[in-house]
Amino acid sequence: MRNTERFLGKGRPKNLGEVEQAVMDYVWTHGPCTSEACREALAEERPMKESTIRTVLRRLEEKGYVAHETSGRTFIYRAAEARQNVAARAVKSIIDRFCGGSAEQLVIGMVDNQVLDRKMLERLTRKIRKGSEK
Amino acid sequence: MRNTERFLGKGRPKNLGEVEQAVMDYVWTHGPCTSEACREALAEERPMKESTIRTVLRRLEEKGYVAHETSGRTFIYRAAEARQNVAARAVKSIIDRFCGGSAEQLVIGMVDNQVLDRKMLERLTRKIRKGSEK
DNA sequence: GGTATCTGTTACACACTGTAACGCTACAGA
DNA sequence: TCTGTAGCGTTACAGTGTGTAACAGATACC
Repeated sequence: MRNTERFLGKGRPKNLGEVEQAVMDYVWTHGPCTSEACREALAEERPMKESTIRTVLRRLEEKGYVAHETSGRTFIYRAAEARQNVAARAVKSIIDRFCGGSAEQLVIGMVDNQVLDRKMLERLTRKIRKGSEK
Repeated sequence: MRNTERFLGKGRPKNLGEVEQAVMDYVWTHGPCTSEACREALAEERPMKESTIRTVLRRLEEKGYVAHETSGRTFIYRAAEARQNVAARAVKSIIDRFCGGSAEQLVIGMVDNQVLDRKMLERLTRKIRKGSEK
């Protein structure tokens, strides 16, 4: 059994563990980097051996979150997709799983739960209506 | 290590497996029920032995998704929280993890990704502005 | 050639999830 | 009263995911 596609429709956005999340945060925030750079950046919060961070990055690549190219012998990792898109798809999965596909219900729930407030929603609507700004 | 709080701030909304999700869908949709009723309802899609569904429900209770009371010797399970609230909190977790806490960025991403469209957003805004309807 | 870097491969422990068997107890019917 | 049955309590086990890391092989540099 064990449906590996349980997280998102196309089997793509498998979810992230704690360390994986931290690594992605770094990559998203700082752009392309080596595993060493990443390791050093996270060292304070979470010391890892060199092979550990590499394993994490490799798995992230398998999951489609990052990609790499080589510079000399060194792997340069970069995010395969913008943070916002990943987030949006994660939300879509929630919508599908919890709200029968109705984003509307969800947004209402978010307002009910103070995740979004009315003012923000209005501001957003105005902003978005105004054009297709990124 | 193994931080069990990795999914949501307060350790509450641990995420659901496939079967767990299906069970919650049933409970949310049909209201209070026995494990047997639940099992029968899911039997077509997913045949389970009697002890299996009970284990699933017990774990859901441990996770805080359902609660039970007894009627005679029989457990009656009910959702501990509305579907929409769980969804909203799950989204909040995504916002925290991916968007540095900015729901606004997320909603923009959702529009970019066609998870939400402009019309719906406007409709929602109007609706929500109009009063505090549930 | 020896040494320092990098990557490739492999391993292992623990948690989570799906699945279920066994065993005990209380209630209903013979 | 005896007994079958319906329910719950407990325990187990396998597969996968995630964190962590060692070891080995390759490459570049002095």
